[in-house]
Amino acid sequence: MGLPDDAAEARAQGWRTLAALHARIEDELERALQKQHGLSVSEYSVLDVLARQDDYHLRMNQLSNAVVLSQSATTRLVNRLEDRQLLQRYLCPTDRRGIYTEVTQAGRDLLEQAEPTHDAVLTAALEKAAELPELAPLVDALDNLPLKV
Amino acid sequence: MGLPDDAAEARAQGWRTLAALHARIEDELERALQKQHGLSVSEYSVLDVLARQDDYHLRMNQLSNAVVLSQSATTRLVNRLEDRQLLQRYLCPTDRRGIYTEVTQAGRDLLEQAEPTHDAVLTAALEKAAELPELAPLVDALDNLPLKV
DNA sequence: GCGCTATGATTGCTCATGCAATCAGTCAGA
DNA sequence: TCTGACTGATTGCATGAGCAATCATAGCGC
Repeated sequence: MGLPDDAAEARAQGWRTLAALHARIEDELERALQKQHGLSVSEYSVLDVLARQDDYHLRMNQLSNAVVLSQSATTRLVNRLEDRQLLQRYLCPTDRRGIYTEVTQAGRDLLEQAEPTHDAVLTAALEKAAELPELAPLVDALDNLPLKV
Repeated sequence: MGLPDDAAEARAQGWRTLAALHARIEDELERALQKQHGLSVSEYSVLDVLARQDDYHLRMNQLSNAVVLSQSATTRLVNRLEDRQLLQRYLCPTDRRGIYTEVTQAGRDLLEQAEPTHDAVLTAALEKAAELPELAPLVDALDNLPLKV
């Protein structure tokens, strides 16, 4: 139980742990993906999110929500990927304000190449984090997260 | 158990959950702290980390490690805070390559003002996240994280 | 059908970040 | 004491991000 302040401090500490773990993992992913596949973490996320859609496409709007970026950042991110022909844009036929983005075959190929790197780095980063006493509990919790069906 | 691929997918999903929760919380913290106290999340973190040191100071090096930023980013971050007189730099007396940063009274005051905002936004963000089925399990796990003594 | 408001995406601008190069100070070895 | 390798911090440069303004299309109310 404890005082209200304890609850606040507990939340703050949980957040610091979360933030620290996140930053460390993202840092390593960023370096590895950049170096080995020329992808940033955001770029990887976009390709990954799109590839996991049933029909490989999404609106800009949904995309920026999925990767938690601003609309403008999403526009430019999609620009970069489109320039590299990893995805395509096309107008939504029923609402011409909307624009769909769709991974291309090249995008899926690159993603397939990058996945092993992503997983390896993620695994290594989690193992390293598990050795730090302040991060270990969260790593554990992450391992035991119930899976989506 | 399952195949190795399942393990990889589980880790990836855990990471996506972590990243999504982190991004959402950080987003809200950033806006609120910026608007109400003129602080970015990084800036708040620096003040917070320093204030939680026994003697309120840390080397640049340790600081960049604590907030997970590059050295150069840390230099500039400290510059900004020093310009606002929220912290001070001073040479390490025993090794003049090293530079200590120390929160000033003004920094501690500002931090004290910002803390309630920080906690309120954090609490709200966690509650909101707990309503999303894909984030709820992690929020739960965070609540049950063992506390540092 | 005609405006008016709302929604979706893009652009201009500014700024924080990372990498690589650099500068300053330390320390070991000749 | 001097030299060279090393560590700690800062600067030059390029880039990705957010905010606010803008443009294009939809769709409602008259």
